[in-house]
Amino acid sequence: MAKKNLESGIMTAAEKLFIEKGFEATSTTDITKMVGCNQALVNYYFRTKEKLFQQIFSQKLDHILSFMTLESNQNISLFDFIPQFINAYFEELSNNRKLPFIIINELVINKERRKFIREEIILKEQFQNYYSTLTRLVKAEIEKGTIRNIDTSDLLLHIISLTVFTFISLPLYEDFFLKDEVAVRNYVAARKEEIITLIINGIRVN
Amino acid sequence: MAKKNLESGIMTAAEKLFIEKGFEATSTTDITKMVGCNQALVNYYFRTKEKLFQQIFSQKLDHILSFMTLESNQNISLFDFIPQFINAYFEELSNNRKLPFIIINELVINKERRKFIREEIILKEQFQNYYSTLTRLVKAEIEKGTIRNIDTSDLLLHIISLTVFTFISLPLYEDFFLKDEVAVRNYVAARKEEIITLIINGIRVN
DNA sequence: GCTGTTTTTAATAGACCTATTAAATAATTC
DNA sequence: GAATTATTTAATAGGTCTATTAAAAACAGC
Repeated sequence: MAKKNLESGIMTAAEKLFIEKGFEATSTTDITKMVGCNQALVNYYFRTKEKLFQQIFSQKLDHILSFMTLESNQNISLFDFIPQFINAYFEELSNNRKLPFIIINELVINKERRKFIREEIILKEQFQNYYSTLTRLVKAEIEKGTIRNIDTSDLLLHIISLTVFTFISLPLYEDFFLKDEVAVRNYVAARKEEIITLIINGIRVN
Repeated sequence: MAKKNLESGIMTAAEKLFIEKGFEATSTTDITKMVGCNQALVNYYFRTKEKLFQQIFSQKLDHILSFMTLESNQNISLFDFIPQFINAYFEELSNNRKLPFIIINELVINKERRKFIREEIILKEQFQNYYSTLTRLVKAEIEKGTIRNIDTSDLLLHIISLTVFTFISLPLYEDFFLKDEVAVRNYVAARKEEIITLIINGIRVN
């Protein structure tokens, strides 16, 4: 039962290639070439290339969800919650810089696969709890008069937009003026702080 | 010389399909089937599928650039400039809802094609002028003490992130609770106003 | 209406891709 | 250690894709 060896080897290679080049541009031959085994093993272990893809992205989405949960059930102020969440989100994407591309490309564009985001994230209890927590915090601050009237969905979308787009645009920035890994990290860190500032200032009533 | 007929017909169909399904997933057979002509005509007029793609996206980028120029050489306050730009940008993307996808997918991800964004936008005089104008307006307000210290590049990236991501996430919102075209338009309009508010508040010093 | 050029077509080469099959090898069980 | 099961391979069917070629059709000028 050396099974797990090649099965997980194929998953690892496939994950790398799918994220790097997308679903269409990655062939099962590419994947098995990277593993160093026969192409037929993809079908042996995963039945089809599509099922392999879905298995990998169920996992990925699960991981994203789990990191959201971490932040949700704490009893803190909105003004601590937002930076904490953005920090965690940046941390996550820093370690998976190309994840936004694949999620947008394969999971948002593709109508069939969009249900994955629905089922694996939005409808999950963890996310619903997270969203409720955020709503509660927002409402509290609005009532206190510390922030302007704003929907939870708008606030969340602001955070996601600004965070995700940092990594979407990163390849362009790298081409232009981020010459090494240190420069990239500094840029991302600075961007994170700027985003936190924008959002806090952008909702706060002075 | 019925030439322009099929040549532009192919371009129109190709543009529609490339934006709808991406480069890889669109075959020259698909394109010519839509036009109703022979597949070989793609190669007759454009030599290769890649060249056809590049020709279409040179045009698209040119169009994006031209709409930026429109906004740049006016002598207005930053607080008018930002809403004006965001309005124009939203208008543009409302009429090309899937444009962000294709730009991210084919032009940002693909290292070879990234030079197109560089050459057709960023290095162009029009963009540089636009950027200078924005920088001048930002500096003026910082010196007046009306906005906090912020880089032009950060401000521009905020605007682009929030605007583009509205349309990136739109398919998901449509699946969930935007049941018809009217709902979509209302949502996008509300989102635009919220983004303008966030950015203005987010940079303003009170 | 004939001649030369341009446009369009049909046919196909050559490459690659996924999934299937049958056979070979490795591992496990009794 | 023979039988059974699980894993891996080689070979290939059947599909699709891009680009090329040669021939047919449409069009131009004279």
